[in-house]
Amino acid sequence: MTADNRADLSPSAPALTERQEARRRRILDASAQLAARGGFDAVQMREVAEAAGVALGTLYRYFPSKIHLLVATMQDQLQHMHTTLRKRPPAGTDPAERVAETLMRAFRALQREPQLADAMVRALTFADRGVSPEVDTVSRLTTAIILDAMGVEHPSPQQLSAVRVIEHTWHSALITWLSGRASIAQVKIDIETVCRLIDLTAPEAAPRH
Amino acid sequence: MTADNRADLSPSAPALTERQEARRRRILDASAQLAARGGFDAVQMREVAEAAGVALGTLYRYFPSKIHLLVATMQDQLQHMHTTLRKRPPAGTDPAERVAETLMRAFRALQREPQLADAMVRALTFADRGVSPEVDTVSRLTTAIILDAMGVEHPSPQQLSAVRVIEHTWHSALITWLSGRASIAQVKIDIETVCRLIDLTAPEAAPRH
DNA sequence: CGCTAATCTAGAACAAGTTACAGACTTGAT
DNA sequence: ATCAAGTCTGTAACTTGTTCTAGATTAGCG
Repeated sequence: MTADNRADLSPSAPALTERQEARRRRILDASAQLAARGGFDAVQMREVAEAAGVALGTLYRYFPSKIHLLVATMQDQLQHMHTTLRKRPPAGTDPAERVAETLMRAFRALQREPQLADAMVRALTFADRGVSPEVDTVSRLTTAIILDAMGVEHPSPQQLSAVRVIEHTWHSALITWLSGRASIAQVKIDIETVCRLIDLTAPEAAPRH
Repeated sequence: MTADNRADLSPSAPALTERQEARRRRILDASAQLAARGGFDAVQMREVAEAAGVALGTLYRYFPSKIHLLVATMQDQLQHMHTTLRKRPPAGTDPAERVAETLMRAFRALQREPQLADAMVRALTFADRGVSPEVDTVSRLTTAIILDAMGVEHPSPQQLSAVRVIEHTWHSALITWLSGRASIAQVKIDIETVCRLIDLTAPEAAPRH
């Protein structure tokens, strides 16, 4: 729909060689695999290094901290998801419906690997200033997914605020579910509730009904 | 308004002696002080223990992890805030307005000690299942504050969902501000945006205007 | 090819959260 | 007052994220 956003995720990266690209991939895969097994705590830097067949120092050269590594893992997974979602766009007629459907679909995908989700989301919210650029990339990806579902090309400031609020709710609801403090049903309700904001901020839309 | 919620925060606690109460207080104060200075990283268990005049093992007996300690610190601070807010309730006529005002007031309070806020919020979102009861207590306190601002005694399920979404937004917006990825103005806008959900879920209210 | 700079490896070392333990001190009941 | 049980202290050890270093390997270039 809009431009392809695969190539320019890290325009500052100084062009890796093939072997380096392969190392990076092995590291990300090892990270995801360990995370899927035992969550945040199971992603131990020494183990990631060993599983990826790479020295500890090298791991740290590629990802300067465990948080960086997990946020990058999340980037990677989100990319998959975005691609998948684009293949089968949501069916609803209402933007709010479509966004809710998209998010619940993403949610069900995460449910399949709850430990991986746990590791990624915990890393994301724990990240401090030093990881801001990477976290921002994840945020932009999420925004892109939501705007895609809304079917909006040039969102108004109000719409952007609504999207941010939806993202906030998405992350936070995910956390409460992952830590066992909310049921899936509750997450669904909350997502649907927040998505009502979209109707409220549609620039041209008539009031509901 | 409703019942006093000072006494029954931890009904499971086996009644501490006076000296133990004092120890607990010294620990919480030390924690808040160190956090205010240098944020999450500056709250080092050995330092907290020393500042509180308590052995490391004792600190761990009172708070079984750094996360527990910081979540308890947040409980403590929230309690203060709730008391303070009750003294001067928000002035707006609209529930949504009042909630937004209340949250922005809380936000400005946190701004005064951004490092402390950082430590507490990071701990809160990083907490895993093992800390659920404590995190839940914080959540109930926050809910109470918001319901107070709304002026609602017996909220409907829709209202409770809206309150949850507001809480989600509150936490997550706080995090993005603390990690420098959003401005105060943006936080304000997002809070105001999400508060519009309140009008949407008022059970008796006429549609807006 | 042969050189130089960058990268990678293996492993030690350090930092802070957490656990373990032996001995001193408190508390509560008799 | 005394005893038993529980608590607190001081300290060492263990774990895992992170840093550091010396030597091997690789990549790019003349």
